[in-house]
Amino acid sequence: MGVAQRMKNAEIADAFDELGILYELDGAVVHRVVAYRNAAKSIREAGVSVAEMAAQGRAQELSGVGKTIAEKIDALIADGEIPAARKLKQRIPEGLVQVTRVPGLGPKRTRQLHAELGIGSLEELRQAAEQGRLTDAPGFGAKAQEKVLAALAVGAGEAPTARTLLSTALEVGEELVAGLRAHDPSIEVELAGSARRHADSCKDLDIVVAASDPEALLAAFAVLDPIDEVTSTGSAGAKAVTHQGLPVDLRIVPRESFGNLLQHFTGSGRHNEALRKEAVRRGLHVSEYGVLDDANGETAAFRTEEEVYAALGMPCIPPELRENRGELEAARKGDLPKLVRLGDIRGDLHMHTTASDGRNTILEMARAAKERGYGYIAITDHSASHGFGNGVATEDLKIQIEKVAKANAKLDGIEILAGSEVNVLPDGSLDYADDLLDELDWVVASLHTSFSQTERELTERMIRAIEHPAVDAIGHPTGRLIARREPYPLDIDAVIEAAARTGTLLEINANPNRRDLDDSYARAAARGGVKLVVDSDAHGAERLGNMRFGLATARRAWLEKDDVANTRTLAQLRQLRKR
DNA sequence: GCCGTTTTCGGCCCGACTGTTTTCAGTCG
Repeated sequence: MGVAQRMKNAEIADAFDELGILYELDGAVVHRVVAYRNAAKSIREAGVSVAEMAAQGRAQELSGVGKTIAEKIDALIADGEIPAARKLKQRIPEGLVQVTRVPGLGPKRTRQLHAELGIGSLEELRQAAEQGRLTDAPGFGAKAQEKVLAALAVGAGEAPTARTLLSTALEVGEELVAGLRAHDPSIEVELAGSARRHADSCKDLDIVVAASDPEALLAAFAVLDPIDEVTSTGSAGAKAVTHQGLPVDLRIVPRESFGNLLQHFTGSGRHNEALRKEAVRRGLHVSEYGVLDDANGETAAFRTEEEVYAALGMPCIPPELRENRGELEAARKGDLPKLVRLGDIRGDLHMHTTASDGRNTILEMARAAKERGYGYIAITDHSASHGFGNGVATEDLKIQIEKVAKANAKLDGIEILAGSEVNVLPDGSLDYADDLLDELDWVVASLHTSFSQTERELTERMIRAIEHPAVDAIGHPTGRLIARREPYPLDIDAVIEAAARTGTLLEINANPNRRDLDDSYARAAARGGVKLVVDSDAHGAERLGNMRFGLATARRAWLEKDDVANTRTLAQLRQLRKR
């Protein structure tokens, strides 16, 4: 098993993003800069190891990577840096890269500040602004100086802005949409943006409305419960902030072009950019107002998204796929996946009860699952070594199995599997004996400790668990917590290969903080021949509903019903087990 | 620098907003 220490996609992507900015600061033509940025994005989102691709001479298969960038990837991996970047850094202070991240200061204005005032870092920018010297540079007035000071005061250029988890964003967004519908049932209103695409997290909420009386609508919007403050308002819409501090952008549009605006504000920016580029080649120009046809000079507006996409010669693309990851080509060819739906899910195979750190009993969980229409669940409390008395000790596992049997006897219409979420110990062994594991109907193996191991150690540890004959699935395989904790270092390609080879399922954990595997990895796993299982990991009956966030990730991963193990009947599922 | 059912060269998405401007460049999403 070859688990080499390889450069990660994110590290390679960062290097090209930086190189793009350096070229930009050096005054390169904008399209060259854009080319580096596109390549970085492509590298970052590749579901497989780009270092591995490069080693095989296949880097140019990535869109946006040609001969030159492929050579630079090779140099970066061999020497740890790109020669062109080293040369540029001799001319351009590295601190200038941070200056371009200050809102309002793009590359052109940053160059200006460097040339005119000798500013080469955020600190020098701060000093110049505080001393009132910024206005000495041409094109910089009092307002510009004020904005720079304000931006630096909130730490711009240093930390990325906070993002809101999809679960919170959807809860608020759906309440706002319902509130607007209640105000006037005749309007068309939809959530757009990253919330509609079911991304991991959202920077803000976009709401698109077609209404006959915009003023009345805006008045109703301003007094909806979640809204803390309306910060600006006009005939085209309003901007507001919720009590959680989540910005809301409300757009009002005539009904005739509702489809165009919804398409535009659903994004993603990348998807729209690619969509428009493709349209231009056919003499069509797409904007939020309509589709302009060079042939007759007329702009066609559409009431629905279906009509917008139809005008561009393709079927409507599900919002979850609109990330410019191949969906346009698939749509054109009629190859869009038939995405798995929440209603396809027949059971939930990872949840906790009061036997470990859950809040409800086996029966309570089972009844709640039955109400959701499931045919089966697995009770998977933590195993012996989970700690703090929050696990099922070895001597108690048989009692737990008996409890499941009793609950099964009391309940019709749903089958309860006796399972466990077994700890994978630092050496890759499991913390129940094999003969005990044999008595279980379902085994999820997860890592909960020793995340500081090296990539090699973690990968070998996980592969040992995957190869264990009793393990049905690997729980939350990368350990990430969205916006809070990076995934632990793992050779995901090696993990996928092992899972495919052994017939082990990989989980998409549906907890909205996790969504682990993420969409890129889950897509790579399915392509690698691995079946996924989408689990709520509920610690209380009301959390079974988290399944929707796992489905969101599954759909963003292009998964179809057959890719997801728990769309099967229990009998079919049992055939997927290793023994 | 990348890319191709009009192209291996000549293009490269679209519009709003802002501030500093006498008509627009730069930035943002």
